[in-house]
Amino acid sequence: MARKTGSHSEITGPKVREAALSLFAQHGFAAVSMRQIAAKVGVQAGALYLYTKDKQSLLYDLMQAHMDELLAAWADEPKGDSALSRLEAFARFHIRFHLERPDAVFIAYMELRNLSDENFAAVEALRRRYEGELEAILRAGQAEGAITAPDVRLTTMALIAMLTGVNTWYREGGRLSRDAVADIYWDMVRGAVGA
Amino acid sequence: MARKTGSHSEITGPKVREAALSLFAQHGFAAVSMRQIAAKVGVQAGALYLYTKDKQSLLYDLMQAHMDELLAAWADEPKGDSALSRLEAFARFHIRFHLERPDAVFIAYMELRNLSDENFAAVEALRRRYEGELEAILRAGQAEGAITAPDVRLTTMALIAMLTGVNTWYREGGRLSRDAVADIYWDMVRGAVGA
DNA sequence: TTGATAACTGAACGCTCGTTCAAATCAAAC
DNA sequence: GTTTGATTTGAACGAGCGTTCAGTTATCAA
Repeated sequence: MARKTGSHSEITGPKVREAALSLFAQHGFAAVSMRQIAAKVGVQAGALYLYTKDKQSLLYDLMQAHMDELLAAWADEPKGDSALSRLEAFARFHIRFHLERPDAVFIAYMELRNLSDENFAAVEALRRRYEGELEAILRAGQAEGAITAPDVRLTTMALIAMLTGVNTWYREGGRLSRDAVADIYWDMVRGAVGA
Repeated sequence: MARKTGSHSEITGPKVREAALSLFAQHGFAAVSMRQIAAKVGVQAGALYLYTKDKQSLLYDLMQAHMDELLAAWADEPKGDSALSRLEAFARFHIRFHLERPDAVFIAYMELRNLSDENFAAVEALRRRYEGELEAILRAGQAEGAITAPDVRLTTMALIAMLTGVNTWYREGGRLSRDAVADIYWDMVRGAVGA
């Protein structure tokens, strides 16, 4: 008689994704083999195909899951009423969220090239939705006269680049706490938009 | 009788590097094969080894050459006397230099993981030298009371991330000219450091 | 204990990789 | 036309790739 749904597979499946995330972030999608992922999980390569259609799907699923989680978490984030308080909420949220999952962030930005055209389009659309959130805040701020942004689109991309850059240098246990880091970034964002 | 030094090789050599740069930027180091690079040049893979020791050296040489050029160009850039005018010179220089060579910039930031430890250390040192240039400007600005940067190191990395992000969205022939782009970025940089 | 199914193994398949190198071709000088 | 060195070809080598699947093992309920 069949076992109940999910038994061993509910352990191995997440392990496959964790191993893939870690190895893709460390070495890059194309440089990591399915055999290496399997070895990290403790199975043979053939077993991976019980949990992912193929290597490309594995990457795509990781990237899509990250973007979905980012958008959902932002949607749930308490925001203020004014554009400026929403901008502050965005900056602090972005820093916190990105520092909490460095591997997923890294993959989300570095591995776009390794996605097939169809998968790339899907992930790109999610990225644009997230960028759109900040862009809407900036437009509202402009309308409220609270900020200055000669080109809102450019400002959006520049701020996201600056905020996302936190992952390239931040080390846990370094000189600055996460809150101090968020404070400084917020000050810079506020200054950058003339608020 | 032997041909004089440098004849056909002075054509093929640069072509190998150009093809490698373009393909590495487009697809990533690990995803591009020596056969593909050779095909783009119009030779067979075996011919590449007349111009590069191996695949790893090809990447390293491209990245090192880019960093050397960046540092040399910055050293030659006219700067002002005050920290603020040097900061403006840096911001405008960074935008211009990075927009002029998108493939090299892309590789310089994206392919660090694919460098061997020794090569990584060498390129990382060059990156730190460039970051050090901005950091020195910010420290001088702080000392002159011209800017505010609670943590100069963080501010350095944040500004470089913001400026380098220009390559992720800028399209030649888009809505904004390069000068307009540089203007906006400079305004944001100035605002970010409270000047 | 038995039988059924889930989960995994291990090897095969066709393919491609980076690199090497003997042979071939090209081109300049005489 | 010949000689010589530069440059390239083309195939081989050993290794590894992603993926498949028949067979095996583990697990569970009856």
